[in-house]
Amino acid sequence: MTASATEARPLTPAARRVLDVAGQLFYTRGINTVGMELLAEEAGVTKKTIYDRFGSKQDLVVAYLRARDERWQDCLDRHVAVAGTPRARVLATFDALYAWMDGENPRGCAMVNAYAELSDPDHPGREVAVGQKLRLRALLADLVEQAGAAAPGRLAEALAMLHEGAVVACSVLGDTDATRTARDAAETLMGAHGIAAEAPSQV
Amino acid sequence: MTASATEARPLTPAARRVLDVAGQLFYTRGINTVGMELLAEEAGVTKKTIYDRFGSKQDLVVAYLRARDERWQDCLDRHVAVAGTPRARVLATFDALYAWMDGENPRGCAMVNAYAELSDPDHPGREVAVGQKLRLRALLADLVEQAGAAAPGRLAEALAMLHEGAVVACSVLGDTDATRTARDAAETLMGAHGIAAEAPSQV
DNA sequence: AGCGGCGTATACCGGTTGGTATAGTCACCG
DNA sequence: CGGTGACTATACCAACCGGTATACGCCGCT
Repeated sequence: MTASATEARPLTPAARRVLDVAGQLFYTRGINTVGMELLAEEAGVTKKTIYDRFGSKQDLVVAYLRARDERWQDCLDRHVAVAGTPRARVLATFDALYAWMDGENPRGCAMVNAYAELSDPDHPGREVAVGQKLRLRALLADLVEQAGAAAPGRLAEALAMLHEGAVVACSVLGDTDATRTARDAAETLMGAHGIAAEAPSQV
Repeated sequence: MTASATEARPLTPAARRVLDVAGQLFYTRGINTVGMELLAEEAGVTKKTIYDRFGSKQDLVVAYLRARDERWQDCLDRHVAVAGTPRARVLATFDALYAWMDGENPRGCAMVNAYAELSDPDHPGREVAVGQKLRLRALLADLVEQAGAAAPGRLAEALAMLHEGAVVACSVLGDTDATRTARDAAETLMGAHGIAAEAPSQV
């Protein structure tokens, strides 16, 4: 038995190293172009160890995506938590994105990239990617509903698109203002949906 | 000499077949996972022929991206041309996207995917991708400026992000309404920038 | 004292990668 | 008639791929 996918046991030191290296190499060079041999070498570990801990490359890829997703989620939660009103929380998701892009995300969304690289529709890594997208949408829909939006689903979807677009603009085009632009647009969209800046007592 | 990158001579029948097959396989299965052997077999052609016509895999990838970019541009031009006002033309770009997604783009933006797969920063395919993104932004900026937007650059950038986000939503999440949602959001954004539906005589 | 989990080292497997070499066929064209 | 461009067929190359096998060392736990 080679460590089932869904358990979260503490990870051995060598496994940690492998996962860290995978997090860097898979992201920066692409999943398909990074071989297990290189991974092992870079982590100071033998291939045997990798296969003992993770089972297969496919499973390691899933672990990599899960770990990255978790880090992004932490970043998101941290920024959303400090904001007060639902409206401010929505805008905080763009601040989280800004922080995320500035350092951890120079090569675009890892989930979208993985989706592109893993052409097999049955690859378990795919549902990690769609899970992340759905979670953001659910969060946004929840927030704008709290803020009193008329059609929370549609607005949340549009806001999520701004997120996605900002990532592409920032990584592919190097537009460092992208998240700012997206945030401004989000403010505009919310305003048009009846979510105003201040003075909520405007019945 | 193996056919320089920028010339556009008619393409031999075999080369056409290769480029068509590459257009399908590279997009649906990913660039790195499709080998020249498979490509040759599928096109009913020898590897020798491919290398005689295209020089290298890298060059073939560039040709593939160029051809796809051109097809999208045609789709875009077609939809924009029939629209009247600048505002309608902006919205027409989303109609173009809808038509494009419905049939030619089930696996997301080929340019973004290629950007993810080609990790080498010097790969010539990359500038094809950024070129496409810049061209859309230039078009949008031009249109919203004609429509009298206050800050054409920022608005165009936000609209482009909606494009990008719609593609991801549609391909990864299977949201068939994505382009519609993006179009509606675009209308809202333009409205907030002083580009109204009708009655332009509103000095 | 002993055992099992963790790790190293090395070698190997069949298959595939991008790319090249050699030899030959066919059709068109001056 | 001869030449040339387009193409096929086959074989080959070194390098790398994911994955497995064998054998051994270390350390903490009971």
